[in-house]
Amino acid sequence: MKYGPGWEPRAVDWSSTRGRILLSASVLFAQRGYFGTSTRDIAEAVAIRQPSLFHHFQAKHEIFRTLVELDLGPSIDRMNQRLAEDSRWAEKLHLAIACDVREILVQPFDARGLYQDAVLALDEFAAEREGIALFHDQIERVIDGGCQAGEFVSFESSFVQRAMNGVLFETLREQGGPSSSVRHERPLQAADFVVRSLLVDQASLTEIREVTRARLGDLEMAVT
Amino acid sequence: MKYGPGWEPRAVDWSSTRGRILLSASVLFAQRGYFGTSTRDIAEAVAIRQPSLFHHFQAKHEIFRTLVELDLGPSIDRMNQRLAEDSRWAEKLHLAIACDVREILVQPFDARGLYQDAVLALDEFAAEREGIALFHDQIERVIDGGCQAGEFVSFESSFVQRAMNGVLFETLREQGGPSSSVRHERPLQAADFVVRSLLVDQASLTEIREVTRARLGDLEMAVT
DNA sequence: GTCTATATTGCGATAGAC
DNA sequence: GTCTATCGCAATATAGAC
Repeated sequence: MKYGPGWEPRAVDWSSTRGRILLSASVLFAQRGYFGTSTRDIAEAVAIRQPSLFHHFQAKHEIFRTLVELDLGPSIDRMNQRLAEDSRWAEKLHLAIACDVREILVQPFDARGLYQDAVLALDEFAAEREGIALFHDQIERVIDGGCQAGEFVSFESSFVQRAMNGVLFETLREQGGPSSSVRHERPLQAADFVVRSLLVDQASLTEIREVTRARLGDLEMAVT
Repeated sequence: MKYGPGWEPRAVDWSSTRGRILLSASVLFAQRGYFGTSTRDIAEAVAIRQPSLFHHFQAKHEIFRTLVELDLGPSIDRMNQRLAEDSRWAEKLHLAIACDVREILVQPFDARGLYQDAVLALDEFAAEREGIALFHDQIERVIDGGCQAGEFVSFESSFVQRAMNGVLFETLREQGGPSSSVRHERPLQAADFVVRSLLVDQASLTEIREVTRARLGDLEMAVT
């Protein structure tokens, strides 16, 4: 099963033709959507002819699929790490949100055009729909866990999963693509907004935020 | 200016051919998106031939535009009412969210395909982009007001506007169209989630919810 | 690995009969 | 108000030379 434990998308050389196709396509998908972007548009942005695209990707949808894998795969991986850790549920959730938002802000491609129901509904994206469902299940596990442990007030977990998804998604939509001015506070702001709404003991938020802040720094070191 | 004070979309007879075009198109836009839906698809769903559509709407984009007007216009109107009322900021916000969510759940057409950046970016939807911006300004005014009055903790208002939008939008995405099983708790849940995150004095949430519950009932009477 | 040329399909919209 | 017929165009993808 794709997007299962330990699965990782293969690394991309962003300066290669393949990498530049992915970058340009991601920007166009974000601006005009999957259906609004033609293979001619992508080819023009990469400064090659349209049929040359098909040497690097078997079809237009393979470009899109690759971008979803690059964005979703690491996100699922990170959440698995949070679930395996020995920490409070609120910490897990807070850190997971902050990590996801930061990843969105620093990754080289533009993920804003990737999570469109109308596109993902196509037959060829069945695996990606599964991956997204898996990610949502992970979130629900954290929310249910926190609820049963008495850390969170009792909202319906499927509702909270969606609400959190909305906050993540809108944070994604906000910024004008990865190259734009990065809002450094956004990861913590987004995490605060969701967790504050859930916490029974709101006073503990400051402490949880400091844990996240420290660990965000650590995780950054680990990558470099 | 369109979407200005007092503006209202003209009433629709949902059993007329024009109304059935709007209903069918809204469902298809929600399932496959604006670009993924052809005028032939819409015509087939209404059981007329494709060129007959153009007797009722000058172009495909006029169908889409009409749907956005029907959804957005009343929403802006309601928010103007909230802003004009003598009530606490938290009450305004709580009631506004609850009203919007309920409206989504009861209106006959499917609004899930309407707020796609890639579609609204088209030249022909400039007025609709303005209307959406106006709605967002209204929300920011409530958040800033509540912040300055000391009712809300100090989140950046542009961030909160987006977060709230995300919650609204995801609540919209959740339900399988207006005809599906309505979740009666959703309006209050969504309002609670956002307002709880903002409130300085969380204990007042129960009271605010009761005010909203009562007024939701009143407003329902007023419509019938 | 990139190119030119082209096959094939589906799109939005119009013309004009009934 | 709906129909049949059709125009003009842009889409994805393939074939085959270089």
